[in-house]
Amino acid sequence: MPELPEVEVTRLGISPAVVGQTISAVTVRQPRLRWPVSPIVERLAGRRVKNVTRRAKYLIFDCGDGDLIVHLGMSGSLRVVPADTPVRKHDHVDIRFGKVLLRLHDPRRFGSVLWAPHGETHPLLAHLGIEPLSDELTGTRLRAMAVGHRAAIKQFLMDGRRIVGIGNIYANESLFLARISPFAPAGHISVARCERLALAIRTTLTGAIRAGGSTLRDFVGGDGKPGYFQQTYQVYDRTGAPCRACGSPVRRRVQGQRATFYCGSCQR
DNA sequence: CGAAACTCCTGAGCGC
DNA sequence: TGCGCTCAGGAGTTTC
Repeated sequence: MPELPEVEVTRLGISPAVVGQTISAVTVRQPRLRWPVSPIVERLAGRRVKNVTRRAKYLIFDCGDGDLIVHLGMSGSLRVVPADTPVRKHDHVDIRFGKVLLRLHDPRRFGSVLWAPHGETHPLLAHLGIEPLSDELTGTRLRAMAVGHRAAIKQFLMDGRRIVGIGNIYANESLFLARISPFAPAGHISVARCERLALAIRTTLTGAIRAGGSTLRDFVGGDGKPGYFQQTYQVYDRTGAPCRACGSPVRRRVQGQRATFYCGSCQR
């Protein structure tokens, strides 16, 4: 499930329970995730987590002499649970802090648990694009990045080498909010429309994070699934349903192996 | 260089 | 109830 808002809500949810705490044990039940779990991770006991930050969809735990880096992939979730919580299928990694532990659950195993020594940037994080919620994302910047690119704007938005954190759901939602066709060649979009798109991305992502804020306590405590949040989408997964703006049916098309949802009359 | 296809993995939902 | 098929929120790698 995790797109940037879910990752950010996870960060906010688990931070109070782990920041300032010392790792007492680590259990790796399944090291074969998207990338092999770094062997160092099993030897992290004794380190104190100084901070938890986020870069793109990576969660970064500052352990002093290095960073523990966690990506949730398509199906991953991180929760803080009592240390005696029974292990379920797909509970691959536990980072224990005394009486509680941070547990990674990931059925599809597209997530990853990595390590980067202090001062070094992990290769996977070395070529990431700009953060969509930073002030780097502006219409002019977007326009400058898109010039010369013939690829469809939706696929361009999902390319993490330009802008990070925009997954399939929010690419669809942002383009709807900006009233821009997902099929428009990225390089042909005017500055004015890029301005609208930059604003739409910011609005969509911050709105989703705010919606997730109400479920923060779901990340600490019980042994259920993280609540994430039930959002009402404008177009995502609404094939055939009436566009919330004009009433014409939402359409679905496959674009670059991913489903694209859009309103053919609102988005041009 | 850019763009598109391919790949990893499990589970849910659907038609029969 | 079971089987086979399709699809799913990511993103690095390969191929053209």
